[in-house]
Amino acid sequence: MINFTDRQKEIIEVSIKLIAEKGIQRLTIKNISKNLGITEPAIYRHFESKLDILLAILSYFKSSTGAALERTHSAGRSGIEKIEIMFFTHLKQFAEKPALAAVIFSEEIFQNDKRLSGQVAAIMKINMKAMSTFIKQAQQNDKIRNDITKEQLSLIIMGALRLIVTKWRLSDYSFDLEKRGADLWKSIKKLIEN
Amino acid sequence: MINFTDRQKEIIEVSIKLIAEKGIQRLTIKNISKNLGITEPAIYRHFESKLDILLAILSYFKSSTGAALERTHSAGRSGIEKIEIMFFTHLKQFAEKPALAAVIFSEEIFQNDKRLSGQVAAIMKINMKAMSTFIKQAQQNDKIRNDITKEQLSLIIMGALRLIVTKWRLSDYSFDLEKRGADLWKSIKKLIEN
Amino acid sequence: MINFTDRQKEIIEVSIKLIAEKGIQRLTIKNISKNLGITEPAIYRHFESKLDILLAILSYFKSSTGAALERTHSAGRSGIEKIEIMFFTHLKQFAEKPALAAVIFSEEIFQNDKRLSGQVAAIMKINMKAMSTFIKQAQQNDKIRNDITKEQLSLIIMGALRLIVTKWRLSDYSFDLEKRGADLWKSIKKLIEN
Amino acid sequence: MINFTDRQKEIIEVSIKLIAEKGIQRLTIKNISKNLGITEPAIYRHFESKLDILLAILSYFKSSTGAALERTHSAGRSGIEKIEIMFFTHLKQFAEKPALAAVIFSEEIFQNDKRLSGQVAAIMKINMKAMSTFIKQAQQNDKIRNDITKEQLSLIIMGALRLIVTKWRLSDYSFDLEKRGADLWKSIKKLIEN
DNA sequence: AATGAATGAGATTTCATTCAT
DNA sequence: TATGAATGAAATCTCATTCAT
Repeated sequence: MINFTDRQKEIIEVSIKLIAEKGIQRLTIKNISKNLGITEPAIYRHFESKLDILLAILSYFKSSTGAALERTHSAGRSGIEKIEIMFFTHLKQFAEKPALAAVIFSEEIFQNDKRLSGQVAAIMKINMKAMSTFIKQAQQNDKIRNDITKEQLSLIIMGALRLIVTKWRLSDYSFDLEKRGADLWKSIKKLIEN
Repeated sequence: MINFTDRQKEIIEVSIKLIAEKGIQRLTIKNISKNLGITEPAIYRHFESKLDILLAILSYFKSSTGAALERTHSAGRSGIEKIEIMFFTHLKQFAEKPALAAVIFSEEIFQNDKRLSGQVAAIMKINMKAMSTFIKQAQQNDKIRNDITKEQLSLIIMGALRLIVTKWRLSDYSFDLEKRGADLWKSIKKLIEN
Repeated sequence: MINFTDRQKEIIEVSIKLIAEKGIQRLTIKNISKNLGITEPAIYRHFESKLDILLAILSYFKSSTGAALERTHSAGRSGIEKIEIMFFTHLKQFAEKPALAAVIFSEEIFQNDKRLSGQVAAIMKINMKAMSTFIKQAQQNDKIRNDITKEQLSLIIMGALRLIVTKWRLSDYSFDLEKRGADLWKSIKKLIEN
Repeated sequence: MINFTDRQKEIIEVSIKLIAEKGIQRLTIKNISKNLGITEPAIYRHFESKLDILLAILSYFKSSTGAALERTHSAGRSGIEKIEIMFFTHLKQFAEKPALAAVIFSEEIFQNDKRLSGQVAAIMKINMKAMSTFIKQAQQNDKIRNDITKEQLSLIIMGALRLIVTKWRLSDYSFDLEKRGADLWKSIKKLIEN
C-alpha cells in the first residue's frame, strides 16, 4: 500500500469490501463513493478511472502476496514446511478477505482489459514460481517425490487450493475453509511426499 | 439441445460464440441479435429474458456434460481408464469450445442470480460426483491408492484440470491445451496410482 | 353485442375480464391473445387495432346501459321509483362487473383519443339524460322538490353513485357495494323527496 | 413543496404541466427531461425513479390540500361557511391546475402501485374527513339537517363536486368550472340546509 | 382463420465520466 | 479537495402492429 495516499487507500479498502459483499460486477463508482460518504466526481480526484482502482486493488494484493511469500521464504525451514506455510497462508488470506478470491478468480471479468488480466496472470505467476521454488528445495532434499516436475506439482497443489476456495464461495461460505483446507493439505502431502 | 426450437438453438449457439470471443460481460441482447441479423425485440419471441438465455446455455452444457459422463460410464473399462477418459474429454471440450470455460468458470458473474449460480454449482457437482465414482471403482480394484478419500482425490484432479484451463485462457490460448493436459494427466496418474 | 362475430365477442369478454383484473393499463394485445389461447396476429383478424377493441367494449357497455334504461323506462312506475331502480341497477352492474367501473371511470386513459373520450362522454350523457327524465316526471308529480333543477339533481345523484363506487374500488372491493349503496340511496331520497 | 430541492420542484412542476396537457400516460422521463432542456439520465440525479416523481407530485398535492383545509378550518366561521369555502377552494384549485384533477382522478392508473393508490386514497380521505368535520359542526348548530349522517352528506357533496369536474374535463374545459360549480353549490345548499 | 417471425418506436434505468464552481 | 449538475452510450424490455405462409 505504499505509493498510495490515504484517500486512495480508503477507496481501495472500500472497493475490496464491496467486491466481497456484492461481487466485482456491482462495484460501481456510485457504490464506492456512497460508501465513503463522498460524491462520485470526488473519486476522480484520486483515481483517473475505474480501471485504475481495479489495478490498484490488484497491485495491493500483488504486493501483500509478495510480502507473505517473502516471509515464508526467509522462514528458513525445510521446503515442505514452506509449501505448507504457503498453503495455509493462502487459506487464511482467503478466509479473512473473501474479496481476495473474488478479485483473484475474476479472470473472466478482467479479460476485457489486457492490463488487468496481465496483473492477475502476474500474481498467479508469482505464486506458482514461489511454490515451484519450495518444491524444488524439497525435491533436492528428497522430501518430495522427484518423478514429477516441480511445475506439475505446483499446478496440482495450487489447483486443489483454488478449487476448494471456489467451492467454498459457491456454497456461500458455508463451511470452515481453513479446516477443510487443512484436511486437503494432509491428502496432498501424502500424495507428494517421498 | 432437446426442448429448444431451431431459433432458440441458434440464439444459444451465437451466445456461446460471443461469450468465447468477448466474455460473458459483453454478451448483450443487442450483440446476439446483431449476430443473428435480427432486431433486439425479436430475441424476446424466443426467450423471455436474458436470464433465460443464460440458463439455456447452462442447461445445454449440463446435458452435454451429463451425456459425456454417461458415455464414459458405460464404456465398461477400468476405473482409472474412466478417469482418464473423463479428464481428456474435458480437455477436448474446452479446447473445442473455449466458451465452455468462459461460462463454467464464471461463478463470479453468476453470483448475482441464485438460479444461475445454482446451475453452475450443479454442473460442478455432477462432474465431481462422476469423478468420485470412477475413483471409487479404481480404489476397489486397488489401482489407485486407498489412503486418500475419493472426494479429496476428485478435488485434486479437477482442481488441476481447472487450473490448467484457466492458465490457458489467461495466456490467450497460446499453448496446446490437450497436449499440456496430457502431460498433466501423466503426472496425476503417477501420483495417484498404486 | 349485436354486429359482433363470436370471436369478437370472445375478445371483448376477455378484455373486460382483464381490465377488471389488472386495470386498463395492462390490457395488451399479448395478454388478450394469451387468455384466448391464440396468437397476437390472430387478434388483428377480428379487430383492426387495439383502439377498435376499446371502442367495442364501450359500445357494448353503451348498449347494455341503454337497454337497462329502456327497461327501467318502460317499467311504468312513478318517477322516483324509476330513479331508484336506475340507481340500484347501476350498483348491481358495477358489483357484478367491476370492469365496467374500470372502463367507465377511465376518462384519463381515454383522453388520448377523441373517439374514446367521446364514447365515454356519450355513455355518461345517456345516463344523465335518463336520470333527468325520471326526475322531471317525479317533480311533475310533486314527489321530488322543485326548487332544484333536474340537471343539478342528476349531477348530485350520479356523483354520489360514482363516488361510492370509486371508494369501493380504491378499497379493493372490501365492502358490500350494493348494501352501502342502498344506505346511500336512502339518504339521497330523504334529501330530494318532498 | 418543502423538502424538495429547486430542481426537484422544477421536475414536479413540469410533470404537472405535462400531465395536464397530455395525461399521465404520456408523462415520460423523456418528456420531462426534454421540457427541462436536460437529458434523461439527469432526471435520475434528482429522483431515484419515475415512481418517486409521481409520489412527489401526490405529496405536493396532499400537502397543498392539507394546507388549504387548515386555512379553511381556522377561518373561524360557521360550519356551513367552511363547507362552502372548501367547495369553492376545490373548484378554484381544479380550475387553476387542471393537472390536479388529472392526477387526483387517476385511481385507475395508480392501481398498479400500492404506494400510489394509497396516497390517492389518503388525499381523498383527508378531504372527506375535513368535510365531515365541517358538516358535524353545522349539524350541531342546526344549520344543516340532522336526519342524514355527516358521512353520507360528505359523500354526496364530494361526489357532486367530482362529477362536475369530470364533466368539465371530458368537455375539454369548455365551460366555466367555477361559475357552474357555484350554481351547483347553491343547489346543494338548498338540499342540505335546515 | 390463424401462426411464426419480426419490427419500429419507445420506455426506464445504469454507468463511467466531465466540467464549472 | 470536493460538489452539483449533467451527459453519451448503452442495456433490458414492452408494445402495437405487419407480413408471408
